[in-house]
Amino acid sequence: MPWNESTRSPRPIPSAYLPPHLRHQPTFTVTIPTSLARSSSRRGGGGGGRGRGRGFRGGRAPNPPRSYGRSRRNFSDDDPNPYNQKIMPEPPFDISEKFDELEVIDDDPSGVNNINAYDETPVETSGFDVPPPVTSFSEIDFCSGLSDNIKRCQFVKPTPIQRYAIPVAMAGRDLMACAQTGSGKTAAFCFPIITRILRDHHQLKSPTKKIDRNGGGGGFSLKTIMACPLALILAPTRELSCQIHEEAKKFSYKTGVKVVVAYGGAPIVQQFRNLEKGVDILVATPGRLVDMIERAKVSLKNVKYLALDEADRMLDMGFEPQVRKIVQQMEMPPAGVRQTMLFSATFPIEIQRLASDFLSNYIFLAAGKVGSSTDLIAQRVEYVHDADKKNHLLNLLRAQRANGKHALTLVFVETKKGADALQSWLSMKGFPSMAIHGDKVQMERERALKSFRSGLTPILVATDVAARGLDIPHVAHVINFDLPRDIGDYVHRIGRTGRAGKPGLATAFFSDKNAPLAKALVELMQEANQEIPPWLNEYTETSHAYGSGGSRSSRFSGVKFGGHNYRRGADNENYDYSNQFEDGTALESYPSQSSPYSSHDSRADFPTSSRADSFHEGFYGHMLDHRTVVASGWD
DNA sequence: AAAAAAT
Repeated sequence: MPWNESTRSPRPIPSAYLPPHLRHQPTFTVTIPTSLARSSSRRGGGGGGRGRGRGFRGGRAPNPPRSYGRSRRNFSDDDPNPYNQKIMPEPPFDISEKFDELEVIDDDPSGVNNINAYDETPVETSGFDVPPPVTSFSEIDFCSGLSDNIKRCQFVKPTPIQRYAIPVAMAGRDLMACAQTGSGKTAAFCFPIITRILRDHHQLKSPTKKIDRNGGGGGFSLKTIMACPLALILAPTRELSCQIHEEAKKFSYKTGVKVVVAYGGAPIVQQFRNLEKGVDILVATPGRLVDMIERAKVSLKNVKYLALDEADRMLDMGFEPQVRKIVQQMEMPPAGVRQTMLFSATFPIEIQRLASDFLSNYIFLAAGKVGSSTDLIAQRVEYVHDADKKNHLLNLLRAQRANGKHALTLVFVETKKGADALQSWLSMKGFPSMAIHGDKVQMERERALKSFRSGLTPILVATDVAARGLDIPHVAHVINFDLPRDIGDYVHRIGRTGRAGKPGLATAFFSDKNAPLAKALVELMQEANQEIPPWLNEYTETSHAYGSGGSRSSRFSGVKFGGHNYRRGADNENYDYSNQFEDGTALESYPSQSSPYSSHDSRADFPTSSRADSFHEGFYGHMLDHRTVVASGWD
């Protein structure tokens, strides 16, 4: 084997695991060397951005080729820092990735240097027999391939949500997890899924199965290739599903676990082809998935692991019927048989109740204050009349530019039309920008995102399509040109900055019509120890607590994010209160080891805030808990 | 009252 094994312990190859594309071949119980599996499959992959991707690698001293006699760059063991140098792993299986080209230079992709920013984050747990958290990745029995990938991705230390959620998920337990934006939720559900697929399903035959549509009686029949993934990850936007797919591929690199993505707005035929090559983990948006299931190209009957990212969005009014259909009416094994994991930064109480339909004996985790922002994000609110917003924005951008900042700035507006209008106006005024919203065709959406990420057009004007989940490195400033009506949307929007332990800035333009949001905004900012402009307080008297004129929560107005599992305040028999404080809360705090802000950080001059003095005082849920019982009232 | 998600 050309692989350099000399400097590390032998790499155990998952013994009987067959990569999906080899599973239907007549083989004995053979150990397939991963390298062999790789080289045969790579040939089939589509072209994608390989050529251009290589351009990013130019400056790097070439290693002696040690991989399979090919010139193509692969990870090698002596490469200390592959991701850091923007060398994408050669995707081991299908290579169709437009997003490969999108990678930009990031000197600290996983926030290694600032990861201690999370040390003080308290984590609340509830449920039966909660598996104890870990303090390092090495305590977890990942398969070696995944462990290597974690190192390659430079994850040195688990974030609080990862410390708790990974052991829970590894134990096979259902999970509802709340954690602040940018704190590593994707890895928290991907690592256990990949590990358990390798560990528990390596005997499994083929995920692509020939279905006898004539009833299996033998003889000639029409056969359809149907993909039967072991794991399903659902996300609310196409771009987010792409991003999760990219992440999951990095994590499953060379493990033989195949990850495929399916979303609308792109040719379905290509996605079918990807599925036919075999799929263990399917990442999808709901609409396209339902379409594929109805065309009998995908079956969920083998799904053992289900993850909903941005789970509260997936269960809100717009999405809930579709998601319910997928989870409850389409061959998906029932709760208790499959493992279900829900993740979000915000989790309104009523959505928690809906979600519990999908869960069985689940564990609730809350890292930090549920529904709050991280205090790594400095929040500013400025009073601006609607008519003045454009000029105000222009002044702000000019000041930023004069300051020598080339920081990426994400501008949120209310409407799709508004996004286009503002974008063209900004471009006219000399600020290169692009717009992204749901009326653009997928190509345009992706082009806008790519151009923004690369810094080519450092201003992106967006609707809420970009509010959730997207991990765009170096977004230094989020501007709420129009504030959303729902405070949760605000939390997700500003969460596009201040990610992975890095600081960020969020500016909101507050006008009279935002009065209903004032109270919720003030409370949120107080939680995050932000300075509240005095004039804003005057709006809170007329505005509703946790205000959102929001449709989905109107029946429950007065109750927003559950800092705790809603079960606590509810009539929940079989509930285990042992090992918890008398108020039902199990807490753990982490002493700070060092300041997350280094003096040489280019953004250290951004306004920052101090942390909550006391978890008990600061925890959003403590206040909510009482109201939960009173106000939600179970209809 | 708006946005997202299938064609």
